[in-house]
Amino acid sequence: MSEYLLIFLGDCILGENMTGREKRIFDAAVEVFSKKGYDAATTKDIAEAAGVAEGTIFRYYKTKKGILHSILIKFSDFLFIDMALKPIEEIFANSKEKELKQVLHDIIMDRIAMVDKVYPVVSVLLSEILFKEDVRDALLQKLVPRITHSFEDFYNVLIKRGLVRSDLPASRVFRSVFANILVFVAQNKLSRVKYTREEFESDFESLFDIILNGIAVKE
Amino acid sequence: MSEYLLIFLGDCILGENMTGREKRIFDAAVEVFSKKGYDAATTKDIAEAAGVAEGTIFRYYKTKKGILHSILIKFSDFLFIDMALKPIEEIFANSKEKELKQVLHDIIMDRIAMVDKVYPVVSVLLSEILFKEDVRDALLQKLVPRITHSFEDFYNVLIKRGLVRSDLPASRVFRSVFANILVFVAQNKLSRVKYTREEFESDFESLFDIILNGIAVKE
Amino acid sequence: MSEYLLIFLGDCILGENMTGREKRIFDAAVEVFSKKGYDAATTKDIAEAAGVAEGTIFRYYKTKKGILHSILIKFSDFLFIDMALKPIEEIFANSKEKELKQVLHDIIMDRIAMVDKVYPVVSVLLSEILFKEDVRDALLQKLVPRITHSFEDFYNVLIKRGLVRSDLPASRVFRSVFANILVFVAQNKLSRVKYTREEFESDFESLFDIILNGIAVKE
Amino acid sequence: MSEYLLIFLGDCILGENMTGREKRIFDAAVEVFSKKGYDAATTKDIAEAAGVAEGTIFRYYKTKKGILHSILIKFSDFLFIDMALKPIEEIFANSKEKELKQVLHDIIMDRIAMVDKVYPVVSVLLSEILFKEDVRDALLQKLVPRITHSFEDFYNVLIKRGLVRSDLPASRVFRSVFANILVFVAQNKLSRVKYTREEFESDFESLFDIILNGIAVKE
DNA sequence: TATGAATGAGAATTCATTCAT
DNA sequence: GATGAATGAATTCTCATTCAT
Repeated sequence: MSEYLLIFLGDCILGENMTGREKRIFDAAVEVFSKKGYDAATTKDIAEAAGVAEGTIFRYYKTKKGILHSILIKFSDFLFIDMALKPIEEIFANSKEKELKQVLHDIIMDRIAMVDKVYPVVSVLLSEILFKEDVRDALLQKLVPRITHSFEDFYNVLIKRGLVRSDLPASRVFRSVFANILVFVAQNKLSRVKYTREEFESDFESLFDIILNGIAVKE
Repeated sequence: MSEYLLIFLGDCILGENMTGREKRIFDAAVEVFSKKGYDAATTKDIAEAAGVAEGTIFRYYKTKKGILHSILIKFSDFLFIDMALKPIEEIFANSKEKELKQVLHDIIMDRIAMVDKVYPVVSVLLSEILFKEDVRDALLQKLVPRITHSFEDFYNVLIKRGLVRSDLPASRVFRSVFANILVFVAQNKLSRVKYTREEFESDFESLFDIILNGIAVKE
Repeated sequence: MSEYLLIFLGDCILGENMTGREKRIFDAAVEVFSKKGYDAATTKDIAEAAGVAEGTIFRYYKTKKGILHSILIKFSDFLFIDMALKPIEEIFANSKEKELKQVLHDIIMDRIAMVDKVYPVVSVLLSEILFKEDVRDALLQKLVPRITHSFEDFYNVLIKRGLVRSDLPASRVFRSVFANILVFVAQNKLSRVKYTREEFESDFESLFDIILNGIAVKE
Repeated sequence: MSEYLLIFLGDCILGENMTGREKRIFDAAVEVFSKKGYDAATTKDIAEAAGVAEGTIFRYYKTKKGILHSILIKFSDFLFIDMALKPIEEIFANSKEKELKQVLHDIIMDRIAMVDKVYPVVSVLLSEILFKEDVRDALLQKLVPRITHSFEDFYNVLIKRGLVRSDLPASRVFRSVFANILVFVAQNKLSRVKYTREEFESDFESLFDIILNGIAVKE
């Protein structure tokens, strides 16, 4: 995990209400969980990454599972506020005269960058969603509707501005856009092949194009 | 995991070359891994699910990791042959006079049904890809190019038939289609809300529509 | 273990009262125990070496320990009769006109050859003696006095013939001769360096010399 | 293993660089290995003998085999320094005017006492040498040449002082002396018959006599 | 009788959690 | 508060032994 991410997570997610040690443990846990997965990560790993004694962890978190819960809760709040609300506000603020394509480009570039940074937690979240029913319920039933709902607000604005189709349910559009971004990011993360700037932009172009225009021949 | 899936896996994936007990262990491993994830699953869990003694597992698989490898190998073969090759052959065989929309509908319905059944293994595969570099390399570098390549052949046929745009790289189209199906299936699997037949069909319609036509307003 | 040894053990130790399968298991156990030691040897190893099924072993021997006991019992009889009694009889028969040095040479050469062949069982026996009190008691208290006693008879003959000192207790001479042979053989067995014929003979010469004349300067 | 031995091992072999618990585990391992042999000894046995939890063992030693290696390494150093080097130094320091016999007597008495105490490790070492090629190679190829070489230095001094024969290769003399001591000690350890002080001294006398003068009649 | 699949008790090892310092 | 040694329950894996075929 990059230095930058640690700082970023530290500032944006944990922010105000953590002491130095607690923050270091939290950040270390995010790092180790994202590298090894929750089960394979040991509290010793976390302690070493945090530069504290193993026992110290349990002063701040009752159990190992507690660390995970703390991460997931903090992150789901962050995901909602920073990933869904703020961009919409930005759209309202900045997109008055811009083309839809440009707006989407700016936003998605920004989101991609953010999602990329946030990948460590996303990976943990994903694997927990895959196997742990309680986490799945807690997150999916809470998070998805809220984000979807926010997206709907945003999408309705786009409709009103005549930039996107009004005959599609926003929730389904959200799913498709989300899917495209998810797999795009995953490919970037997981593949060993690294893009040049040009390839990256070209790939983005195709992504936007497909999302906006679909793959069918236009009459 | 549904009864049906077990039978399905038994018939389609493992089929001929497994004795009763080996099959039971394999199926139980698929079930337990898919419920708990590889790390959280214990060989005791698997033995209990298979109705055999714990030691019996190790007559058939050298190590716990060996069970996973066996599943992944068997599954990746199956994924390639049954999920990628066969549908393309069917397309060539059956789609001569059909509309593209109908063809996609048939295929995706079929694929969705299959992916749905195959979810237990996909979940394990996914979580392994998230955290284990060796599995990631083994599968991504082997599987993705082969499936992508097969899709390209198929996509080129569609281009020749004038049904899809020829100005998009097939690999990027594949990613987008794959992403849409993936998240669509994931939603069906992970969400507790169950669709009626009509809602399901309507959702499909939107999916096709978005894939084919995009979300932008058509001039 | 050499082919020869197997035949040798087969003919001399097991001989009459074993069926083909029992003999094969016994011989295989000797081989495997001598290679790995009793504890590290598995019944599967033995079964494979014997070319029988694992279960078959337990038709002939109640337990794994039973195989060891059988080997030790059979071997201790053999050791007593073939290693201690027969050579002494030969000495009486053949050494009438020979020099002591020649007699010792012949005997020790022969004994060395035999001990060498018999090493597989000796190694097992040794390690059992080291750690298992019951085996230790059974063997040492039974075997050592009998062999020592036989040696005493032999040694007294040598004394009467005026070839060896009469002022040394035979039991202590036996211990010293036995010690020299034991370590000599062990070195041959365990060291990776292999002698040429000349080196071997020269080494023997020194051994005889030391046993007979000691290391002190003679006045 | 006697209390005395534990203390002795603690002070002389392990001595300075072990914490209380590590020492207890090490000593317990020596005790248990020497009683049962490496393979038959369980980590549970060792933990119980040491009065610690089983898991604690693995804080100090990575694996069970690691305990053995640690013992063997510490012991082989000890064997080299305390059993080979120090006696030679003592000879140089104290034997100026003494008879060879007296010198040997003093030293061997002292060495015997030490070897006797050290028997627990020797037994483990012996059984490992019997069956484990890696241990055999590590020890025989490393230890034997070093000790032999030291003995040669010592023996050459004896030759210069005109006390022993100069026509015998030191390595063969060493083997013979070593053999006599080894079996002498083994007999003391393994036999249930215990000597009185007089019998012990008398036995020593014979041992010295045989080593020095051999068993042949002197002309 | 011979087999070898199945067993399950027990082995080494790991690791979250506790607690004396 | 912070530490890290100690714990012991839990885990993976082994293997002597049994038993249906």
